[in-house]
Amino acid sequence: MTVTIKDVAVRAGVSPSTVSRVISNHPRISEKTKRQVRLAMEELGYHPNILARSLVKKTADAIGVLIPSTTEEFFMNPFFPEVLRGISDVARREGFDLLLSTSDSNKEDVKSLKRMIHGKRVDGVLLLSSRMQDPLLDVLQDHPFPATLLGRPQSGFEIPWVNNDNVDACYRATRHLIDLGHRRIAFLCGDEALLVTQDRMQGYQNALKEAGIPIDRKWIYASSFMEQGGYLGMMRLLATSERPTAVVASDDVLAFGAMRAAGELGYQIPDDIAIVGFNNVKLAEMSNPSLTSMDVHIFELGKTVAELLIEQMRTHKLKEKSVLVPSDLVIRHSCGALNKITHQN
Amino acid sequence: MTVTIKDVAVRAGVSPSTVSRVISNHPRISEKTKRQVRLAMEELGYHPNILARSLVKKTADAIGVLIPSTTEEFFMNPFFPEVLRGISDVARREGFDLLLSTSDSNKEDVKSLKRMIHGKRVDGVLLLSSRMQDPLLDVLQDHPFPATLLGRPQSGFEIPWVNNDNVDACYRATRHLIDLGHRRIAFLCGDEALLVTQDRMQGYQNALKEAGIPIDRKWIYASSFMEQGGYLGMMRLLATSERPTAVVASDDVLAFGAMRAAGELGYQIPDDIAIVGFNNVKLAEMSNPSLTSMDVHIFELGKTVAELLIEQMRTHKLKEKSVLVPSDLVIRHSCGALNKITHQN
DNA sequence: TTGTAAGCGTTATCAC
DNA sequence: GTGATAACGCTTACAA
Repeated sequence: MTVTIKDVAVRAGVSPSTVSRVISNHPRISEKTKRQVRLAMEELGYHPNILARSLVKKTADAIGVLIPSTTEEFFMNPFFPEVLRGISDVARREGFDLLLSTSDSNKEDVKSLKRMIHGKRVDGVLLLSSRMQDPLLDVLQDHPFPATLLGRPQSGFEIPWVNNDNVDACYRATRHLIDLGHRRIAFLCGDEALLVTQDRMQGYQNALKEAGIPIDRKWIYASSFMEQGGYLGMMRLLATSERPTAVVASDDVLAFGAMRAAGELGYQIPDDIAIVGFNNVKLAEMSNPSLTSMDVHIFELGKTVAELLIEQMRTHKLKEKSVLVPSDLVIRHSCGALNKITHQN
Repeated sequence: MTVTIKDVAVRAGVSPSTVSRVISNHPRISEKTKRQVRLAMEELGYHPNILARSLVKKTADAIGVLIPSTTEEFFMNPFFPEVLRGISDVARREGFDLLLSTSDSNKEDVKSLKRMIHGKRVDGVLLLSSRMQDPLLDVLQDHPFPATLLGRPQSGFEIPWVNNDNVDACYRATRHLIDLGHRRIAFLCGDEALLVTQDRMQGYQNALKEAGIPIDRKWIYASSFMEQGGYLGMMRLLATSERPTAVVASDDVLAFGAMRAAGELGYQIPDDIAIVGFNNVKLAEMSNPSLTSMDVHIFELGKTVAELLIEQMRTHKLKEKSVLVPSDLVIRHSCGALNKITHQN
């Protein structure tokens, strides 16, 4: 049925090992046999069984991508396809397949990871988010295996990572609003257990402190990274007796939700309320008004995290060479900074 | 190093085959040995090598997802994450991993597919788009292998598929504009070699014909499924001496580009020009004005195409049970239909 | 330069 | 119920 290396060997009149050598471009092999074998492969329509090869070589030529257990939320955020594009770009270039693993719960998450690691189906794994007490990191601590984290590990965990300096980035985002004269600045964020949320909140608070603005917990609203979360958060913020004049959203999707809520209640952006988002997804530029957003360079994050993993897999050294991808604020119309100058975009 | 079934066997004082039986829940095995073996597995931290298992069982418990060769374009369209979410949902539920395969060119495409099929790394493949003279279908014709197509195969190819009735859907979208009184209706679409493009164009033309409106090639603009394509297309359409009063965009992303172009040139939507889009991506509801769009039920498309594949893999029958997913027009503000009644979002 | 044979970690077929 | 033993399709010493 399936044509194996033996069939090719018979047809070419050589031994299986010779065929194997031709496939792997072994140096000491005569041109003549090479031709014969290649011809036989062609005629028989031979294709190597990667499974069998992997079994003996102990490499799978694939890397596992662990989607966070909040799969739905993650898939629906424009962040996902963009980071995946970066990952798949280098994976393809370097000859690796991508094994996607989604999960429903945190427990399933751990199972997935264990299966990937021990099942020998991948040579390394990419973790696409990190939270406090992340059980995935515990697993990797127990069973050393090439892995790279998109985000920041909790202190105490040794794993190469790629991240933005989220504290500083959110400091700058908040600072932008302060510089524009705002003092009542709210903060919309996702799951507080996520380190990215904690870091950005820290940056937000740092900026307030520096400006001598007291931090008011009433003005911090945490939900999930979904448009709905931003919408509800904004509704609540606008209902407070002393409503904020500006909002830092730790994700563009939250910002869009917030804009929708503000719009429905008749508030003008940026005149009544200014908004700055995070990630600078494609849509930020197209929304109305266009959204000022911190560009974290998603595509590059994806590329870099994949590159780091592959390097780690190849050298087999846990080179502690983690990468901080720079971020920069893209100023558009949602904060009013541009209005004073010109009306573009 | 890695703990194998043999190690477990030694530890539990049984033979490897017994361990294997415990793993696969063989019926005739004593409770006592089961416990012993399970204990040994636990103590040793054993995890089965899936590769080895797959090699002998000839199933990989994974399905391959072939991203079209226009990878970048595909990734950037909100269609992608949503269809992938549907696919991964059922894959996870049914216990399959997802092997993603991207490619740069059509030739690489074919290579990828062949590698997937012959490499025995997946039990079936999902093709996420279909074009005229699709070489991928040729490959599948030559080497029968479980596969399902998202879209419509060219006639003559036997492959289960999941699709919308795109001719009818686009007929209805166009008809909506005609019913609103429009006669000068343009059509923005992606790559004309894609069958989805051809079908939707056919529907557009059918509606015009039925209404006695001549078809004018000047008003059909084909580019790629990117915002930029819609933008440029709209620019061109608006520059024609007799500009259209309405546009059918065969993809929401094109519609967004078109809206941006119209906005920049000072045209009001829907007053100066009405726009109807396709796919009803999340963003359609949030854009300004909100976009009237044909909901093709992306998530369900993904679910269904995966379910069909899995069924095919299990029964090993190429049951010619393809599925047509219904589509329905979601009327919002970009065509002016709602304005006559009320102003909701 | 090429062939022989052992082995990768499983499962399946036969025995007992 | 459980244990040998032979595959699965490939790579890789070691020989020749």
